[in-house]
Amino acid sequence: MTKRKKYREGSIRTTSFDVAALAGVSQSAVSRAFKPGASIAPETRDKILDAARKLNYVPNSIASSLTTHRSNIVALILGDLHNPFYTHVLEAFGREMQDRDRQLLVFTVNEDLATDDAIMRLLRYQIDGVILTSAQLSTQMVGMCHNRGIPVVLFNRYIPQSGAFGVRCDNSWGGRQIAEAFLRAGAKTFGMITGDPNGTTSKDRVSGFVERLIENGVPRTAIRSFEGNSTYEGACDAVRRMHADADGLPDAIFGINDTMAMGAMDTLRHHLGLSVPGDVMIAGFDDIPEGARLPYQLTTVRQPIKRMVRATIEHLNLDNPGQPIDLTHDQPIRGHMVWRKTVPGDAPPEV
Amino acid sequence: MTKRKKYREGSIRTTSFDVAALAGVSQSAVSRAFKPGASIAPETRDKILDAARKLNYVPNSIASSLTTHRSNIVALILGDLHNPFYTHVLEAFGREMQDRDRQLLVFTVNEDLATDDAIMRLLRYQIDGVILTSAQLSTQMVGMCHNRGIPVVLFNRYIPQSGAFGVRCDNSWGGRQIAEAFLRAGAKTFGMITGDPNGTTSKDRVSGFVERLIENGVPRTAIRSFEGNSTYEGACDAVRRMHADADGLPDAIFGINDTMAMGAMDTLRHHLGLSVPGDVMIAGFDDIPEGARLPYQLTTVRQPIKRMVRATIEHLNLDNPGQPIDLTHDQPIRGHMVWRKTVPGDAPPEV
DNA sequence: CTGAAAGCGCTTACAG
DNA sequence: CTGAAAGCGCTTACAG
Repeated sequence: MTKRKKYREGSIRTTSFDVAALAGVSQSAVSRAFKPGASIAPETRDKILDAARKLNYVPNSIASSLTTHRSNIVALILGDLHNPFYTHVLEAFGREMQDRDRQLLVFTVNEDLATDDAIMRLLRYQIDGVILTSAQLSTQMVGMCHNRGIPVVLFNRYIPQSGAFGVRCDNSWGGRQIAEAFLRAGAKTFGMITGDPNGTTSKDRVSGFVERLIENGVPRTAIRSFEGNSTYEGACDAVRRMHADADGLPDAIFGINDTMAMGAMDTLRHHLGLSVPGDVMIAGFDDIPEGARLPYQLTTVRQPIKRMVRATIEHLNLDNPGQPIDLTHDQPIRGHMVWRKTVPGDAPPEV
Repeated sequence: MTKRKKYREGSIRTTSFDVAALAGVSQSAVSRAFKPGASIAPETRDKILDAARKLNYVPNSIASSLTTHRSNIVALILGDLHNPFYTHVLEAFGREMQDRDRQLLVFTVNEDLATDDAIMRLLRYQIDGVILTSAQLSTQMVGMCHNRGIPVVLFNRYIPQSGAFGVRCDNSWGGRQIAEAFLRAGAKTFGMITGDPNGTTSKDRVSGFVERLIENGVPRTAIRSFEGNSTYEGACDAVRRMHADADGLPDAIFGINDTMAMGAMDTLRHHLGLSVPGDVMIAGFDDIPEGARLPYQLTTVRQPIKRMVRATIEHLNLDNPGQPIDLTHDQPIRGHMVWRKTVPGDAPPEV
């Protein structure tokens, strides 16, 4: 038998029992008053809500999580926050989750080990789902999540056979668009500054880009690839290496993300004294707002963040827990070209 | 009497009872095995840890939070993430919290109402503390947190009489340094691009800056102030307004944060065709890495993020809950000048 | 050092 | 529509 003191003197915690006492109802009634759609008379609910307000009562989600096995918390694992794209992603998830009355437990990780570590931590919290942007994931960890019924969805990457669903932009299509734009502007030699060599995102953009070039008869030797580590600084360095290279700078450089494209532009202009797009044309990928600023005016392909974020949340099945994740709809989401000033010429009449 | 089935068939949840059964000990022992410093024989602990590993058992923090009233979760309320300074702040908090085995529940807010709303949400989660960066806070909400024993500390702002401790950079000192640098470079007329007019951060930087100028005999009419809304775009617009103003552009512009200083530079150079620092000198505040990039080379004052973050966490009293927040050590933390290229001249021999 | 048991603050069949 | 009570998975005096 559980004995409860209705009022613990000096206590700082107000529970549903306190509210029940004040409203003159049972504790179960208080619980129902706060559950939308629960079976309770409107007058009873009002009475209870009044009492709750008087006592500054707020239901304890920790306690309800324990019984319902739902915490209404979603974990978001973030990699490189220095790429503004991901801060926009964080913001979008924040907004969407707030709208759905869910909270975001955020983990920032650097190396792959840290991702597994983050997963171990969040496993303790009865998280409703995990969203992984960037960072690799051991299939063992995906397994641990699945055993506990925690859906994990990858944002902007996929890991074949991992059992985790991946929502992503049509990166390969985007790569093709950039290739197309460069060709149309008359470029004959090409450089790519690539991102995480283990991630599918960079690979897909590269392969779409190269494919389209090859289709158009560009010889493989006219397409060079430099690692840029996904960062601005990495891209600066990549351009210096291109410049030092026997073949010299290409006609066109594809920065696999906007941050790198911006680093490339700055290095070209302010370090090598060249003109963009006069001497070298440049395109990026993501369409971060920073790329639209006066000095950059970057031509790029926009990732449809909002749609991607919503698709990600949908696949979390937050409202019907237990539903298996639908792995069949693995369709990349297409973005669109944003024509600005770093590739000569205009948008073609109709893509 | 509580009856427990030792194994729930088909269950996906492994509890301390399952581990106890496998290890042949009581459930209390399992609990102790996972609590550092608990009274348990080393062999018993090893046996239990082995069993736990076999079962992929992870202690349920939700359950322990319920009993201990500690969740090991800290809430971080973030305002404008478009200012890279705050993404660095988020990263720093993430790292420090991970080191301390705490998780970060992140809320991104825009208007002031949203802050109160965020507080209402986090109140349900038995948060161990809340960190507020930017955004205003109603004293009523601070009160609700305090009633529940949840410490709240403001990062880089303070609200007198709010009862919430504020860790901040010595903004007024920083403003003075910038004024000093401008004066030394021979500027006679001055413009400021300000941030949130309700926040103390912008106000303090402004007042330090103006004070020093006045001390040096600069007439008040030679100091103008324009709202920049803390954003890059707002600063671009502010510069256009300065330019359209009867008095024209000043000799020197102080962007109250680096993002605004960068917006001002870009507008001056690429919109008005002027040279920085040739025609107008510029300084910022924060020392975000972006300001150090080739095209900017921004002279600024560095905020000691790491020290500020650590001080913030310290004041949360995470390890001695219940301790009242020490409100006496309210000392702003001093940063230091970073001399680059947007103010002519070099660092003085010794500041 | 160890175990039995109460309790943390909810939710939810179950019976009325 | 309402209440009594069991249970969620831990922690922690208490007694041994």
